[in-house]
Amino acid sequence: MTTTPTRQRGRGHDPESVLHTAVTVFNERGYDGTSMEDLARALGMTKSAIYYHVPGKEQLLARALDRALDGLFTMIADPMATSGPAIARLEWVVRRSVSILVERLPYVTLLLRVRGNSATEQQALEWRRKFDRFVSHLVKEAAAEGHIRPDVDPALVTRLLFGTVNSITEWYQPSRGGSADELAEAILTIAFDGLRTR
Amino acid sequence: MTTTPTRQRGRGHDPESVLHTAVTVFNERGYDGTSMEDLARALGMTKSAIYYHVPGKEQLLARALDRALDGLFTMIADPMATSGPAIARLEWVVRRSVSILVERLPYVTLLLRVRGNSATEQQALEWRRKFDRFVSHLVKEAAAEGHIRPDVDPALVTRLLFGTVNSITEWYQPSRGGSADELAEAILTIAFDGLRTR
DNA sequence: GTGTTTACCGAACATTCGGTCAGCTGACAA
DNA sequence: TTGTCAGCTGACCGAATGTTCGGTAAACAC
Repeated sequence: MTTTPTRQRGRGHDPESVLHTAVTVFNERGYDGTSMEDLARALGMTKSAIYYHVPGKEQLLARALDRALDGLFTMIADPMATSGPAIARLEWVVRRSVSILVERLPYVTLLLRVRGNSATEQQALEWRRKFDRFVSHLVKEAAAEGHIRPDVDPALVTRLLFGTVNSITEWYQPSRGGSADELAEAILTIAFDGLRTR
Repeated sequence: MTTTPTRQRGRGHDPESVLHTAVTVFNERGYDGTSMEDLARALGMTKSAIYYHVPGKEQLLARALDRALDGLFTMIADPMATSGPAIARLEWVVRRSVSILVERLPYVTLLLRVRGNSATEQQALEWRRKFDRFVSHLVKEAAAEGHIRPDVDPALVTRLLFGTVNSITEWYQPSRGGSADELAEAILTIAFDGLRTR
């Protein structure tokens, strides 16, 4: 029996830490705007050393996108998203979406910026469309059940609602600003009850 | 006197049409993800022909960003944005922002995706921050004047409100979907009065 | 001590990048 | 008919790209 092979005594670089740093840099400069040299510099190692830990640039992207999509699809498989009044399910999905977005911020940020330039990106876009369809259906149900104002197209509501949620990635920093729960609360308050004092 | 030199009898390529196509492709593949070869293919000309009409790739970006920023800053110089009750000014700015976003969709889309990878991009980001500060101030005034609910931080309101507006670039297509006015109306309805039936 | 594995480096790879340049072409003016 | 010139082509440049490879120092196994 060998000693537990979980963690070697190397310099502290492993596939996980490479991915973490890579995603950070991808979000700063954009995936296409990031060279393997940029990554190497950020990691404090040479370009070639990256390939010891990870198969290549596109695999880094694929793994990152998987992490974001996994969070979202695990969520919408939850009974809280699939049973009960649509308006309650919608509220829950928004709340959880904000949580996931905050917990996995860099991964979800990357996902939301994908343009479809490679097979990897196109697959991610396909999953995103699947998620959008789920939410869109939810909003339509809530409208049909009479819990959402009937004078705005449900498809438009979906886009604006999740446009708002997703815009969090544009500015949120875990250090400052409120918790995910506070954020979700603010979004639900504004979206459902409105900004205006009355 | 020569004949009006406005339009030559060439193949119909001029700096304007090159810019227009370039911005379209930039938005499809991302600026960094677009090569001059890609542009040439989309334009139906060779790479080198592009350089007859336009100084280079970064200039194309700079001109596009200028077009977006020009629209936004012309707007916030308008008296409608600078005098009267803050809540009315805010409503007007949102309405006009949606209009500009729709009218100059590809240019604004490009602006919203800039990450700061070059001096050109950094300048654009600096202008964007200036615009954000203007809007942020407006929201704070509206809150101080008691027209916006006091239980959500004005800075957060600004980000979410314009996150919603900006998210239009993610899905809007001039062909289908409503007009800019209808869009603005929907956003203001949701943001100020809320989605919930009551 | 000997052999093996881990984690890395430096050089080189083919390819693609944005950009340049001499020269061609066809429409038009004189 | 000749000259001009806008508009373009194709060959090419040096630099940068993602990736591979031969080698190697240190840590570990026995």
